[in-house]
Amino acid sequence: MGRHSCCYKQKLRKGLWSPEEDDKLLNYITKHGHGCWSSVPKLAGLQRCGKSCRLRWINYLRPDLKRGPFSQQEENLIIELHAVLGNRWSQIAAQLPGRTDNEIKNLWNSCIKKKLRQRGIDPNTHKPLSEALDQDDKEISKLSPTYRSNEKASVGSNELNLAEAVNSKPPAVSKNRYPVEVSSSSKVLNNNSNNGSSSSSKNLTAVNPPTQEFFLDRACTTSHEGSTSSCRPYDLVGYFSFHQNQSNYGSDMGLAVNPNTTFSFLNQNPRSSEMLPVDFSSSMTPSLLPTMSSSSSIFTTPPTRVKPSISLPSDNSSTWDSNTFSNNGNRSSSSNMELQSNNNNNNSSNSFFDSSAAAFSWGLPEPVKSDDAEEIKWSEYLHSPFLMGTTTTAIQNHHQAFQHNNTYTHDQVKPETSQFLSNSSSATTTTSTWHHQNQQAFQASEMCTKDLQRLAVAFGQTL
DNA sequence: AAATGATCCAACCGCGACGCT
DNA sequence: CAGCGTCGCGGTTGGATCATT
Repeated sequence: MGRHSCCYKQKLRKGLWSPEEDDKLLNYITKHGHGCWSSVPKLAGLQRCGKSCRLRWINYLRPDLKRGPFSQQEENLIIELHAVLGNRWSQIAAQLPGRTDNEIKNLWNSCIKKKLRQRGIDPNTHKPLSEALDQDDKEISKLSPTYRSNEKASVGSNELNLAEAVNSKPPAVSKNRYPVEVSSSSKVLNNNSNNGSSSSSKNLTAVNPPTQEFFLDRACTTSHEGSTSSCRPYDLVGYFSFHQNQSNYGSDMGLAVNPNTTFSFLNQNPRSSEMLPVDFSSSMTPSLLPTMSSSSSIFTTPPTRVKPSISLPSDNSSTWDSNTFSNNGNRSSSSNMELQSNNNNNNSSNSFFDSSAAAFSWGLPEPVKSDDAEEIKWSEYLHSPFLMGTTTTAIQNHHQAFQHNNTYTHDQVKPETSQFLSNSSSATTTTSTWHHQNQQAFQASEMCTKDLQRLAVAFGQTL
């Protein structure tokens, strides 16, 4: 772990945070909010750079963070979301209240990736490894002979070949922590996973996207295999049905489709310009409906290394648990949020319509591609009368699913949080503030979720 | 019990986007 | 419009911890 350049200049501390530092930061932000991060360390009396303070707060000190192992459904959700969003961890995290992007990223890299590979699924493309390998071979065959050989070599050397590793010597993790059944398909040589992993998530096309052909192919395959699903190419419902029955993950992954569940893929960044629906262009699959109802799964063993348990005063603890986000069954559906077109990122906003219309034949109203069109707010689509009228059950199901499955108990609240809750004199005030903020944030997410659902309904899709 | 290897995860780094002047 | 500061994101790293030999 290096030191920030600014830390070098100012001889600031680096590395792990001491409890005293945590206290200082926590107390300061509790009382004053973070404001400008660069000024926080000075005002809080910390020998850290603002960036470090921000990270510490976001990833560890925030009272709304949920600790403890990821639930099965959370893992499934991450997988589904990753299939859609790629390595956009912050957006994935936005769908998992109380989880940080860093946490999810670590989980993905250390755990889920392996599980998928052991299931014969390329974690980058979410395709079967054999399929990905074929495609990879085709790509390589286009290269010059020299590069081709290098490329081949890198495929074998750079990436852990989990399949072989499993066969030759079961990794400790698989054996003792995550007992998974290794299918024969996992013997396939690992694909060059650089396809996706090396790509910057900032590049929307970087994630190896399931292409239009991919879905068509799968839809047809489903039909060939006699699936009873009504699987029309480019049909979301059909794809989901297929996905449930035939997809890479399969039912044994515990990935079932809950048709009542939708998710918004909004960057929750408070900057309004980033409040965008993630585009449905090439980097996205229509697999927008992650399961929330897993009945069986290969992921049977929770992660290890649970944080030290601390008992909390019973009354306070629930303030920060998942109920903070979920137990508002009567939440108003009115939304002041607008899904704004982003002038700075026209591709994102417009391609939602363009590519979705192209890829899924939703029969969307043709977006007007003029400067004026960019002024059209999403709300004008979303709040138009013909878009209204969908139920809120999807959202409620979503939150209920979280609520029912977030079985984190008080002793799984991270120590800092519990300390915060029990010791801080301003805890009450801050608690209510946080509660309010979190509710707002989650409501915003929920509202957008609803908006997306309305979109789908308006475009003739039953999700 | 010690050594070694594997794994996890908190924290850092670099970069791009954004807002302000 | 350029320059600067700030923020946020994703990739990477290194130390702590765990498992195995």
